[in-house]
Amino acid sequence: MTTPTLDPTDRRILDVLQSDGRISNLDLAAKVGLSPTPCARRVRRLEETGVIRGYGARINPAALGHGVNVIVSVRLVRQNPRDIDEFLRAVKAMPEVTECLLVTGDLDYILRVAAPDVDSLKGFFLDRLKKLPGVSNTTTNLILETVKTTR
Amino acid sequence: MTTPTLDPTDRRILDVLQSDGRISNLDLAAKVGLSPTPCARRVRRLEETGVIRGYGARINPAALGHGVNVIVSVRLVRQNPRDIDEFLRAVKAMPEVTECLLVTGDLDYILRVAAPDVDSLKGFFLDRLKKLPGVSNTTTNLILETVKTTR
DNA sequence: GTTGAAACTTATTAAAC
DNA sequence: GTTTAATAAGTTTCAAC
Repeated sequence: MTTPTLDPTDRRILDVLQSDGRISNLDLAAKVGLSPTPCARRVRRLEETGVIRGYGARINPAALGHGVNVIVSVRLVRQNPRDIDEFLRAVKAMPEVTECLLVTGDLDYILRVAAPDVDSLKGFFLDRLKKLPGVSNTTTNLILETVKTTR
Repeated sequence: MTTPTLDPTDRRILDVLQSDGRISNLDLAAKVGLSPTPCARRVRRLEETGVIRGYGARINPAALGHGVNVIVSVRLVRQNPRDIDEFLRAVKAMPEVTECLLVTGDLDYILRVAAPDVDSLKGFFLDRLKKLPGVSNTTTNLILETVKTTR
C-alpha cells in the first residue's frame, strides 16, 4: 500500500478529525496551529491517499434497537478451505454480525453480534450460527458497557 | 436511559450519517426524502437526545503506524471500586488502547490495542498494562485479518 | 509555508402555508 | 410536515508574498 509520510501536524489533524469529524476547516486549522489554506490542503491529501477512509456518525447502539451486544468467539472444526469460505460468506451476509476478525490463539474468529433482545439472539445462534459448517465451539460474552472507543 | 422513538425516516437518516458523516443537510434531506428544514431538525434532535454521539473520521490504522492489532482479555484481581476506577482511567488515557469493553464471563474487560510493531507492544504490556493495579491475568490474540466491519 | 479577497455552497432562522 | 427568502458562516480557488 502507499504509505505517505505523516508529519506531526498531520497526526494532530487526524487526532482532531477522529474525535470531531464535523469540525470546520477554520477551527481545525486553529487547533493544529495552521492557517486554513494549508490545513485544507493537508486534509484533502489525507483523504486522497486513503489515510482518511471516510467520516461517520457514532450512533448509540441501544437507540438503534441493538440492545444486546455480544462477543462470540468461534472455533472451526476442520480448517479446510471450503468450510472456511462458506463460513465467511455466511457471516458477511448476516446483518447481526457487526464485526468479524480472524485471530490467532485457541480460537479462530471473533464476532461482534448485535441484536434487539435476547430472543433474537437465541434465534441467531440456534437457527443460523450453529448450523454453519465447521462451527465446533462458540463462547459468548455479553457486552455490559462500552468504556472506550476511538474508532 | 431516554429512549426516543425512532421512525423509519430517523433510521434512514442514521443510516446515511453512519456511512457519510459529513454529508450536507441538503443532500441528506434529498436522500431520505425530506425537505431540508425538518431534516435538520431531526438531526439536531437525534444529537441532543444522544442517539448520535458524535462524528469521527475513519482512519486507516496502517497509515497511523498501527501495524499490529491485538485483542487483550483482562481479568482484574479484586473487584474493588478504587482499582477498577484507576484501571479505567489509565486505559482511557492510553493511546494504544483503541477500544475497551466491559463484559460478562470469565474475564472482565476486553481491550483492543494497536501498536506500530511487536516491540512497542512489548513495552506497552510490560511497562504499562501489567503495572496497573488489579490486573491479574491477560490473554492476547493477534488480529490477522479484519473480515468484516459495519461500524 | 503565509495572508487576503472573490465566488460559490451551506447552515440557520424566520415567515407563511 | 411544506416552500421561500434573508442573513450568517464555511469552503474553495486564486493571486501575491
